[in-house]
Amino acid sequence: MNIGEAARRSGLPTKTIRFYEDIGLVPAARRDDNGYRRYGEREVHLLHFVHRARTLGFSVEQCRELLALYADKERASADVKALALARITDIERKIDELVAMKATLAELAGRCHGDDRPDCPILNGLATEADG
Amino acid sequence: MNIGEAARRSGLPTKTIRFYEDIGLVPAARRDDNGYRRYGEREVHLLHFVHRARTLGFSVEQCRELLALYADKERASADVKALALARITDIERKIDELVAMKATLAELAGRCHGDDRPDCPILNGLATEADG
DNA sequence: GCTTGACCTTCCAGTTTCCGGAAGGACCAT
DNA sequence: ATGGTCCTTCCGGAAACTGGAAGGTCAAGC
Repeated sequence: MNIGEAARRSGLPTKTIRFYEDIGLVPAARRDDNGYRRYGEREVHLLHFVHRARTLGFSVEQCRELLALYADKERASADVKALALARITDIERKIDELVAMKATLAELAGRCHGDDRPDCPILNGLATEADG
Repeated sequence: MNIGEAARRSGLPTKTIRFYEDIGLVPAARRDDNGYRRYGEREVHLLHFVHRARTLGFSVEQCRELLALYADKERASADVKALALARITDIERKIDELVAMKATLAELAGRCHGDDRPDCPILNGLATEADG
């Protein structure tokens, strides 16, 4: 199949597939006589794997590690689990940050009339309160 | 004061202050005879405002809007509130995404022995499960 | 046989928000 | 004069794509 079909099946845009090939995240596809990239089930499977890992917040470099582990038949699941747990920790930290941001914003918005008067606790809060 | 002191007081690195000046987010600082940027309380205040807004997740472009509203003595607080509420919605959406990512990852990790055997539900899950 | 349209190719540039570093001028203390 | 720290500008890169231009290919329809 061509890249368009591979894109549909893997969930990645064609642009992104070519990009991943460029940076060596996935191996370069074989080419047909006309120069078009040709994909089979194996390749689509790999692209899908990457798509899913990216969706779960693994960076491209982390995907590289995962693919290496995936390719290694003798790899220890402990390595993979460590990667996953580290990701979970990252995610938790981001969630905490967002929750704090939201709380501050909600507090400021709650003190704001939201009418057409110029007094605005949100702007005042942004202007004067301590960093968070 | 020079840019270093303004950086310390506003919480922004000097590089970032120059960058914000470059892109016109903050007005260009006046210069001393030696070419150094000179800052006063007003400028530091503005930089601090921007720092705080960025910390709360406003994009640079959104900061531009906030600064315009801040500068406008007759602005309606409703405009500011709308911006803040939109930001809160964005944040909530991001939190939801992260929570979903974390749940999937935790589920996969929970099924993984994490020992040195090659069978790894995380990799299997990445390879085969539906997009999320 | 020619057009149309959907594909595919490559390459270059832009996005966002800065950070690092080089080359060089300025200032302050000894 | 020397050293150290500040400041200046400009260039390049990071992350992970996305958009667009210029052009080749293929299948269908008239």
